Amino acid sequence: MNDKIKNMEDFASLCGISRPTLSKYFNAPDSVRKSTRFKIEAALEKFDYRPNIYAINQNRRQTKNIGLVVPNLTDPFFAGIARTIEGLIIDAGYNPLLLSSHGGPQKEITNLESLRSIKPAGVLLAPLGRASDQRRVNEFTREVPTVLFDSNLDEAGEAFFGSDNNQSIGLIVEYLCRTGEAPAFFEMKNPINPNAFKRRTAYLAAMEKLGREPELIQVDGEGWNFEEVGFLEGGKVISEGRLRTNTLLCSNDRLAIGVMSAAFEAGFRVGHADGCDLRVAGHDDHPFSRYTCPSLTTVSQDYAAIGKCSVDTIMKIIDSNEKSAEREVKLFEGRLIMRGSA
Amino acid sequence: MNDKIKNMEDFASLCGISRPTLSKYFNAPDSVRKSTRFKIEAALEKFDYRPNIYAINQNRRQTKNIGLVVPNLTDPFFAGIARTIEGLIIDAGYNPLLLSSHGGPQKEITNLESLRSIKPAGVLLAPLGRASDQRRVNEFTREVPTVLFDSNLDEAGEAFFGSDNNQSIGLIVEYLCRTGEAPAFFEMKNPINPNAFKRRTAYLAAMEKLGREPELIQVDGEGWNFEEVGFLEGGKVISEGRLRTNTLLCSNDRLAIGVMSAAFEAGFRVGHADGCDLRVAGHDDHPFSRYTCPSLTTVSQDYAAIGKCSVDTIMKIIDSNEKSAEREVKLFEGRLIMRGSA
DNA sequence: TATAAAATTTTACACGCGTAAATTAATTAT
DNA sequence: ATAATTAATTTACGCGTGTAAAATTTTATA
Repeated sequence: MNDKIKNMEDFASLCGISRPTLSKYFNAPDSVRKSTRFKIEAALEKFDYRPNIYAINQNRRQTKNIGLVVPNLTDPFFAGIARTIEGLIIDAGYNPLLLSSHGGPQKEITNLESLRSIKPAGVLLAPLGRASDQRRVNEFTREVPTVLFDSNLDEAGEAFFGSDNNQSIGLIVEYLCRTGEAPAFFEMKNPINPNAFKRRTAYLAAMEKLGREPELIQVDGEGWNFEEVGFLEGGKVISEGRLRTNTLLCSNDRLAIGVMSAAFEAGFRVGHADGCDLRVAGHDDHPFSRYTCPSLTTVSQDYAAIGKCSVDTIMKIIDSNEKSAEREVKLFEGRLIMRGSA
Repeated sequence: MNDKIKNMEDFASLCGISRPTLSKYFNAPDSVRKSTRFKIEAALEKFDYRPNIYAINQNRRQTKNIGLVVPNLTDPFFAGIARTIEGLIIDAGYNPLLLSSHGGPQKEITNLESLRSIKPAGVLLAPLGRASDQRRVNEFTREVPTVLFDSNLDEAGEAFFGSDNNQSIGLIVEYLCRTGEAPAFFEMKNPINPNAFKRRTAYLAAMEKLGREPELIQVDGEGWNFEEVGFLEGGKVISEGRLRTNTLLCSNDRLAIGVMSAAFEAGFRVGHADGCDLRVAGHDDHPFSRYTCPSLTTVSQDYAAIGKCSVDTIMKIIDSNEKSAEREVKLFEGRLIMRGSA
């Protein structure tokens, strides 16, 4: 009792069985005879032993690790997705390793590098998108089974699951046109966030389909401080009287939050009610969008489905132990969230 | 060139040196002769080899891993701290492992368990606080060098660094009293977030010091959806006319955001300007607080300092390889952020 | 230049586990 | 009850590295 258990050997003799049997137990408790299982579990109650994870992983053909890389964890949207997916990975009996690229392609590559040394069974990657170092990401996905989500990257990984920006942007453009003036599209000139370009294109297509004249408001600004960009540049647009419509569709909710803040400070009343000066809509249904003043009309992404699909797929690939013949791509529909701002 | 390098042995012969020398190089490039270092680095350019991390960690006396556990990563406040600290850990030459307790004590313990099997050199823990399973957290800190931050836990860990809630709450209470009606304190009856009780106490003390009658507004609500709690319960307080003052100090910014949203929908004008009905202030300076309508007056925590101090301390403990004689506690002052809401 | 001292490299062993093959025990069929 | 079959366990070996101690090389000193 008082001599310390240093390894599986020690613990095996305490159990009265051989070490390999114990090893089997830890990898699959049901694979040993019931009687020996009881012996082991009785000993586990009495003594404090846990297998050395490094020795385990050194010898296993495959680790039980799944990498999970998101573009930016300080963005509550990605924090939410990450949390959902983490849970699914654990449920599947694997060990999630969460990494944030902090908005930078260099960090994204660093993350993949450190994942590689961890020899994960698979990786779920939400890439930065346009900003990504495509060549090196591609290189990685050729060596490690990877499923992309949120943002697609040309032919990288075994599969991609994300939102149907055409559908979702179409949805909200149609809604805005139907209930008031046609929206101008507010975005960053050089957007760093993943789906920005797709949404721009989707906006143009949706407007054309409805026979409306599209108007892009493309503002300066760098980085991931979208609220700040929306606030500063949106403020300029408003104060300089550059608005030719009373309706603004922002490329994402965080920009919209900034724009609304600027509008408020400029004395504009945002909303669709009587006496309002400006309608503002966003995209993503960020966790805080419900609580802006007024609450933000937006489109929610079905990231429960995106997450589940991504995890299921990486598990299938891991189990089958072979690259799938063709790259699966599935887009999920967004849902219109009508609230006070538009 | 075409035969694969399977281990350090293989790579050593390619370099023309012995394996242990190579091992020395990887652990400290400067500890080998310059000429052999060049040999190694030339070979590294030519061939693709990286040491097996599991074999490394199995044999090292100590890993280079540092655990970093925060209460809830979907809260942008903690996401921000985590990011800062992650950077500091990397700068110190260690490998951060970020885990979120998702607001639950069970998950917090699970996180510590899985950290233990990773044998980290040290752990930085922002505990859930009152909700934590104190006994088991204590047990963990006795086995693994741990520094607590953000929220203190009775005698757990080698040190604690956090905010001086007395000072920060005192600051904003004084400000609010000086510029208008004395604030009531809006909080959850059974708050789950770490510093809630300290802030309540600090509010009472500050009011007493100023000779004002304190008023606690303690609302129902569970979990971490603070905005929702603020919105729903704040809405009730407002609509039922339970407000006896026009100034509300919320226990944290996220509650304040919810309250402001409710006030807006009830037709109240929030702010300190003429014609406003309600002043609302928060605490923490959440990333989004600048962009509420109106922008939120609050107190910012000096988490750059808290993070740096925490990392420095855990490094000192790791280097000295001994438990410090006495538990260090340091509180950092908050800074008043005056904005539009109060 | 010879020699002592220091720095570097090599030898030899250990770390704690997975796993294929061989053995033994349990189960089923005859 | 015994043989055939199957399931469980054990034997034997390997995984890729760290590290103390021994051997060697380099540098410093005389």
